[in-house]
Amino acid sequence: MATRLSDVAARAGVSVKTVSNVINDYPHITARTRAKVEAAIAELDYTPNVSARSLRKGRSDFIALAVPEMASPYFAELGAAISRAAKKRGITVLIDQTEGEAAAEKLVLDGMRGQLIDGIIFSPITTAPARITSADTAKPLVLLGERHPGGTFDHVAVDSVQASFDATMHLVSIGRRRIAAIGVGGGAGTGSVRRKGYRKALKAAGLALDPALEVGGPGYHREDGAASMRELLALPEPPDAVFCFNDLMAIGALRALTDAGLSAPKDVAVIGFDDIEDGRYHSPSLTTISADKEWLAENAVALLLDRIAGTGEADRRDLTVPYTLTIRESTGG
Amino acid sequence: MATRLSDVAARAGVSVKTVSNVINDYPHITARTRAKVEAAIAELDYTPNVSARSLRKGRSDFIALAVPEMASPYFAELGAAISRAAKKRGITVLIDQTEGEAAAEKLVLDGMRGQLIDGIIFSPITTAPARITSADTAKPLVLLGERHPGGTFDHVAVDSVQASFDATMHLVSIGRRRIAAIGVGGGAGTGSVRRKGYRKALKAAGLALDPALEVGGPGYHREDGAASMRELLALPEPPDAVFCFNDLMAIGALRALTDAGLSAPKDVAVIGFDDIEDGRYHSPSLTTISADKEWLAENAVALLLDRIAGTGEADRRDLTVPYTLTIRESTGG
DNA sequence: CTGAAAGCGCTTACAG
DNA sequence: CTGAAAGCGCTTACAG
Repeated sequence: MATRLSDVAARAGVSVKTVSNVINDYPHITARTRAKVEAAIAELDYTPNVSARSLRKGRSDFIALAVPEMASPYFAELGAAISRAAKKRGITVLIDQTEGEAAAEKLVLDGMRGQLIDGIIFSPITTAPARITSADTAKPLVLLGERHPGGTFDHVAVDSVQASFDATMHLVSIGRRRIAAIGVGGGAGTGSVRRKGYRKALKAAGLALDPALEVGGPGYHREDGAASMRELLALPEPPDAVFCFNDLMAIGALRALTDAGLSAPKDVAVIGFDDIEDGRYHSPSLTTISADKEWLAENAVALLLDRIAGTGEADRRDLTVPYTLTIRESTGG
Repeated sequence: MATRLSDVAARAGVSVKTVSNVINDYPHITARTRAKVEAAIAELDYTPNVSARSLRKGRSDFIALAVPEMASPYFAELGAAISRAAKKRGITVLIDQTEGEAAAEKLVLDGMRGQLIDGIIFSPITTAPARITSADTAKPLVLLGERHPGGTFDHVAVDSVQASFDATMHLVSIGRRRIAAIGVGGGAGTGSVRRKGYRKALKAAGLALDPALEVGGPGYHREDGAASMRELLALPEPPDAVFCFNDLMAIGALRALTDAGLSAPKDVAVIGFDDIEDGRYHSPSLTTISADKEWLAENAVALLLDRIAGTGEADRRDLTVPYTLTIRESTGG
């Protein structure tokens, strides 16, 4: 515990500079010296003090991931993927739950954690991405989620309009004509972007828009999906298909359907968005838009580290996450 | 960013000591001085450098939570609760995914993270809790999960034997006579402890033990539960009820049942353990053992902080998490 | 290649 | 109450 660099140096019979060189993998060290130092490190069970290193270097090799809630399956899976991607590069991820609170998101932007972290991967809910400018933060930042024109930050996101178009067209392709959307009032622009793709598809299919079929939001949880589905079923003319803007709401919608004595896809076909693990196990299993979370994690981390190292391109970068439409039982796959 | 304590002091016209006193809420500061300092802090948008503070004080107000995988719903929900509990006390939680790897768990015990963290809440999978001794770690540590006699650390856990007894007796109480257990080979002792409660209940109910009905492990995921259920259904004499040692396996088991054209609770009643959010939304909804995660989180954090502050009791403490049996559709509730 | 020394930004005895 | 100074454990010019 109290082992210091100088202890290692004394033990190995070299200067602290040499030990530091070995630890940081600098050149110009003979194999013999290196071996001697490494032996001393092992004998003393030495680990560098990251506070001291970070204070001196101005770099900690910590990055933060700020998400609305880590218990939400999508964010939990994403967090796990980002942690793994960072670990491969020697970086530790600190997960910050904003709980969608504006104050907590503001803290993130202010470069929270007292300058400990080197940069932030941020999935905003309350703060509109378009309103985030570089003036708000002192640290490199990569935004996740819907892309907004005019933003000033690097961005990694699915093409939500296109994906929503595809999801809706899938419902059209299986013969549905009265297609609802759940989650249109969702936070941080998700609802409006996905609705755009939904409406585009209806138009392309020659179907009329019906405001009564656009429901839900701002909540994006299971109970919100269930409530929205109940609302739709109470309509004089209920839908024969529903596009839920995330899987969590779709799972709630499936449950509401069951509770009403109906089933998917027979009475109402249901499609979600995110491809969370649990969707595969529900009965019926959930058709969904499956964005590549590993790809997203790898690229978000790489982009942020480029910025931190100062090796990123000068321009803002926008990366588009690949996705596929995964057809399962809830739409009759 | 480059604002330092001394800048604030200069701005406020006081010494750095006084600014430090204000920030750390020390006594003997006039309201006037405090106001002056706080104004300077606000004007300069100053945030203390945690690396410097941590280096000097030997305390960072960071704790680590080491879990097998943060994407697993139980650990995600637990992590969220622990983060919240810690935040209330001004503590930041760093989540570490060990992925059940012995090497990663070893790192945790070695007091990973270069002395940044003040203590660890550890949910081991690979390392047998009984084998963890204080000699292995330099930091205060609180263990989660099954309690083992002879351990040397503070512990917070459900009484798994009793809870498993209750779960099994519930199946008996609804008239089931051929009751299987899934997950008996589970890691870190969970499987054997829960099997103990299961067997005790069968005995109390006057039912014979059948080794063919004790399956599963070491995997505790949805697919493992599904595979175990298929195995049980292939038996010459399949069970009429199954106690799954966690909800994730129970969800897989439900799915396997559906795939076989059977249903719960009619053909096979199913009960889980953990009460993860998703279990409420499956069809049928899942009967389960519901441990109080908020209670667990609050107490684990409080216990750890007591140790860190040196105010904990001298003896090792064992806290038992309250739980309830939550009856839902999968056992005919 | 190595050594001696400064300094990152705090906190904390120590004097006043 | 305040000020001047040391020191936490590193890294990094600077001389050799």
